[in-house]
Amino acid sequence: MTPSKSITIRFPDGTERPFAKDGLLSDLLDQAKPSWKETPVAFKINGALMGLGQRLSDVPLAADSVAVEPVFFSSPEGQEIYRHSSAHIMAQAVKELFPNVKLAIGPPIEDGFYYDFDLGRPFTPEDLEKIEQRMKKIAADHHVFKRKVLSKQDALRFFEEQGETYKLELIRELPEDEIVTVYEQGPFTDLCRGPHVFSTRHVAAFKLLTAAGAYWRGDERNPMLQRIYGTSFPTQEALDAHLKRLEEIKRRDHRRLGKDLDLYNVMDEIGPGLVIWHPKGALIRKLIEDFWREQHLRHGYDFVCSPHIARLDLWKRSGHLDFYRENMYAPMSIDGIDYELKPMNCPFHIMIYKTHLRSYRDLPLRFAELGTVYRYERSGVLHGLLRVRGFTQDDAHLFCRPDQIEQEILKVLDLTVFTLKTFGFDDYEIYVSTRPEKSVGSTEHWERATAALESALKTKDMAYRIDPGEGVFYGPKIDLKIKDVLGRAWQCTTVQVDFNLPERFNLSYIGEDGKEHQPIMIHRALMGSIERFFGVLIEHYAGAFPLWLAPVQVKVLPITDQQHAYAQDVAGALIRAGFRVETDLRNEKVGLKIREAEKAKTPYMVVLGAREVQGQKLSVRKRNGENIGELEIPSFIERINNEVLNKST
RNA sequence: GCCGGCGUAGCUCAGUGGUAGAGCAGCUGAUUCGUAAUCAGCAGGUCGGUGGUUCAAUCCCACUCGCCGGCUCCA
Repeated sequence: MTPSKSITIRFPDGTERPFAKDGLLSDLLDQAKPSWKETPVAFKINGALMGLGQRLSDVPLAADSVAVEPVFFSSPEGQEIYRHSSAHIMAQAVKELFPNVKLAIGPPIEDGFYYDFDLGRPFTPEDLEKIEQRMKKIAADHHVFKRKVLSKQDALRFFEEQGETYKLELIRELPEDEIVTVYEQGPFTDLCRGPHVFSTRHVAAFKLLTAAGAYWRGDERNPMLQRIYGTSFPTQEALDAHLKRLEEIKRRDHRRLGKDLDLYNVMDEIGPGLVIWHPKGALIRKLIEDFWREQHLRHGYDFVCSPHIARLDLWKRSGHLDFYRENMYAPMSIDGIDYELKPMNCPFHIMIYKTHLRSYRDLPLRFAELGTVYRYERSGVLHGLLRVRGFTQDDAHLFCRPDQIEQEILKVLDLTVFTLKTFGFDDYEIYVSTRPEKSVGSTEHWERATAALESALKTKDMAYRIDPGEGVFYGPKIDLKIKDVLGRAWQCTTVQVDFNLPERFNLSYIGEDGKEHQPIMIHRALMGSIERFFGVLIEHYAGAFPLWLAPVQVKVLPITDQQHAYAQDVAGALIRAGFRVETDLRNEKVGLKIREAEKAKTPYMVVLGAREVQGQKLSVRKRNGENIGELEIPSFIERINNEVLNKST
């Protein structure tokens, strides 16, 4: 090998070796194999992601050495490549089984992949079975993913011949001089930027999960395609573990737990998206609300209350009628005047602000309300407690001077973090949503408001992403999406800076200079809505609420009716100490009583038999099966008192 | 709203063109029992709703309501 044709490659661990400049990256597998625990799905060459089927010389090689980094499935990039290749295998299988199908797009997603097809009819479960079988065959056939570079014209011609109209649409949108890459695996070729794993055989374990309709390019004016979701892993064990996790998610579904634990219900007879809270759910809600009220009193908020309906004119003035109408219910006429059910609380709080002449010394004013609002949600989007039509926001509107905005946002962020932490959430994603198409106000106002939000997040060192065009019609917002124990994200907290409603309602305060100035409003909800927050909370705890939130904290279980009197004494002592206690006096075996207390996820069970009566003690068992042993009543009370005060999770 | 699936007892689910079953829960009785199910008996449903086909519909068809999985949209 002459020096001009060879180059030194450097691996991240510092080892170096010569390699042919035009060598296939797949050859690296053999050369370095012993030091890798798993097979790389791709390589990074001087930082550029490359498939194993590519040559080293596909990237410009200026120096006489080059950095080569293996990309494994265990990395996010590796998973994307792996799932993307899986999607191609599925597309090949579908194309072979249904030759008339047209291909749309097939990207990797978190935990898997999908591919959209235009088949003219939906896929049946039997279809999915057949497709999966065919995929197994394709994987076993060991087709190498071959990358090919085409001119735009050649690519258009190729997919024209294939009748792939969706691919043509994608290619046509590329710039004229752009090169187009396709990947070929055996008889199947797909438009694709790549990279891919080396061969179909690398995709070892996969499963097709569901088929569902999806609009072409996500636009409901476009035709509906048929989407198949699937997932894949390098080993059957990893796939099985993932499927098990899906089962776990199902087990923790708040709709199932809500029923099992008798917390709430949504019934036909009442209407979709309208929640009734059963006694146990309502009790937890009360505890959440008590905590919320206490914190807001401590943090300088004033509580206000407002009605559920208001004159149409109010909503006209606020802009809701122009910009929010599709989420509002039809007006009702009362004594010849139109009224609207409220979708938001802000106009009411604004009207409270306007009842006095305000001084700069009064600001900031913080009006808080657990305000129940009603929004029309399209029938297909309703989902348990997480998406409903009537819900209660833990809402507040802060009226402040321009020089107070940032300070107020910082305080809101602090209170948010504290609140979420109290409920066991310490992992969230933060987004700043900017001006949407349908919105009110000047560009300047929007820019100032957005800058204030970003600046506060930077001060707090909270990492965030921009969500373009996702703001509310009157202002930009910070959204916190809570990540639950399973890593799923739910949008709850929202903080919105608003220059526009104060203007529309002509709000003012008298400044130091004796002149009128316009206050700025901050709309904020920390938990978002009690319904959604509760839904997330149920799943987060899998229904096993911490002691301070558990609807029944202690269950007293006498073994025979010989202990009933003592059981009632014990229960009385616990109730007097402020605990929520139930006593199970049924003529049943203690095993059954324990089983039912376990199923209800009661934190503490107190078993009372002859021994306990004799020693005037309690046998304490936790719901995780842990046996605390015998305690005196006062020491048990002390123990659970501390647990409640600490709000231990 | 759109695409598909589903709707049988309070809950979880079987089932059939000839007007329905199981387990759990409920009720009654027996059992007095030590850390996740004691036994027996009883009762419980116009098979989501409306219309159609048929001698006959819970089953087939149409419409409708709701739920589930996605799409789109949001706290």
